[in-house]
Amino acid sequence: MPNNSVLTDEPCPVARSVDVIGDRWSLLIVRDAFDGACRFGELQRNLGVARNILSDRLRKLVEAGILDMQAASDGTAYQQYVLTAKGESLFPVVVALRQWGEQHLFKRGERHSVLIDKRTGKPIPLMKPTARDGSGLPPSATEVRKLA
Amino acid sequence: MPNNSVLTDEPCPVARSVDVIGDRWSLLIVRDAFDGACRFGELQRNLGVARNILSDRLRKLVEAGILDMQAASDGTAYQQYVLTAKGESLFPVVVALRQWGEQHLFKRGERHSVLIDKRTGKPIPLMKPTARDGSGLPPSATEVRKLA
DNA sequence: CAATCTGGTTGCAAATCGAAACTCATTGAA
DNA sequence: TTCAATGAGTTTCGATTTGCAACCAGATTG
Repeated sequence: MPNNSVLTDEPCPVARSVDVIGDRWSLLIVRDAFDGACRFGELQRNLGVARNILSDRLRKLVEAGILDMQAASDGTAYQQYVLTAKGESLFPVVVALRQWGEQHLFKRGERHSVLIDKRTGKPIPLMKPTARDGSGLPPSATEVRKLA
Repeated sequence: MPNNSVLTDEPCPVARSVDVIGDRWSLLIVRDAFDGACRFGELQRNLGVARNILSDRLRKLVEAGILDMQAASDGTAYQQYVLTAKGESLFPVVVALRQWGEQHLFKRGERHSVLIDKRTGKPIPLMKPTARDGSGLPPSATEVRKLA
C-alpha cells in the first residue's frame, strides 16, 4: 500500500509513518527482520504472503531506507535483507503494537509469543509515554501542537 | 484492509494488531480521535478519506471495540465516535509512530506538528522499551519466545 | 417550509491484491 | 559433469478493494 504517497507532505508525523509502513505486510516484514529473518524465501514462508507482494514491499522498504539489501552472510551467492539504523529504530513501534495486541487481542488463557529480555529471561515491561520526570502521561495530559 | 481476518488466529500479537489497525486509515482515525475529533464529517474533512471508506473503517473500529458510537454530546441528535479504553490504550502505538516519523521522515528544518506535555508545554521524551531496572533495551537484547 | 448540514449508501472505474505459472541463476547430489 | 531441486524473483490474470461522485433520508436552520 505504500504507493504514490499522498501523505508525504503531511505535517503530521503519524500520517507520514503510516504512509511508509501502514499496510498489512510492511510491519510484519520488519517484525520478522527483528526476529532474524532476512532471506526472501524465509520471509515468504513465515508470512505466507504472495511472492509478488513480498517482492514489492521489500523493494519499497529498501527504497525507504528501512532495509538494506546485501550479499548473504552465509557464504552463498544470494542476497539478504537487513534492518538499517532507520529500520532498527522502528523497534518501539513494533513493541508497542505487540504489547497492545497481547493485552487486547487474546482471550484469557490463550497462548501467544512473548518478547523477553534476554538477560533476565522475563517479559519486558509495558512501554508507555512518560513525562520528563518519568511519570506516566495519559493521552489527556498531552496535546498536539500543530505547526504554526 | 481489516477484512475477513486470516491473521486472527496467529499467535503473534504484532500480526493480530496489524490485522486490526494495519491499514492506511484506521490508525489515522484513532490519531484524530486522540486529538478530539469525533464526528463523521469532522473526520472526513481532516483525513480527506472517501466517505464510504470512512464509514467502513468506523464500523470496523466499533466492531473491534476501539471506538464507541454514542449520542453527540453537543445536544444535537447526531452521533459521535469516542475512544474506548481499548482504543485509548493504543496511545503508545500512536506516539511511537509519531516519534519515528519525527526522527526519520522530515528533512532537517522541516516543520511538523509536535506532541507536547500540557503541564510543561514541552515535547514529550522519546519512548523506548526498557528493562525492569529502567535501562534501555535495544532489539539485540531481546528475543521473541514463541509459544510452546 | 425551503435550504442546508450530517451521516451515510450506491454505482462504477481504477488501482491493488493474491495465486499460480514462468524465468533464470545457484546449489546439491549422483 | 549432469541434472534435479531450490532460491529469488517476475508475469499473468481474475478477484477484491479503493476512490470518486452522485444520491438520499433525516435533522437543523433561516
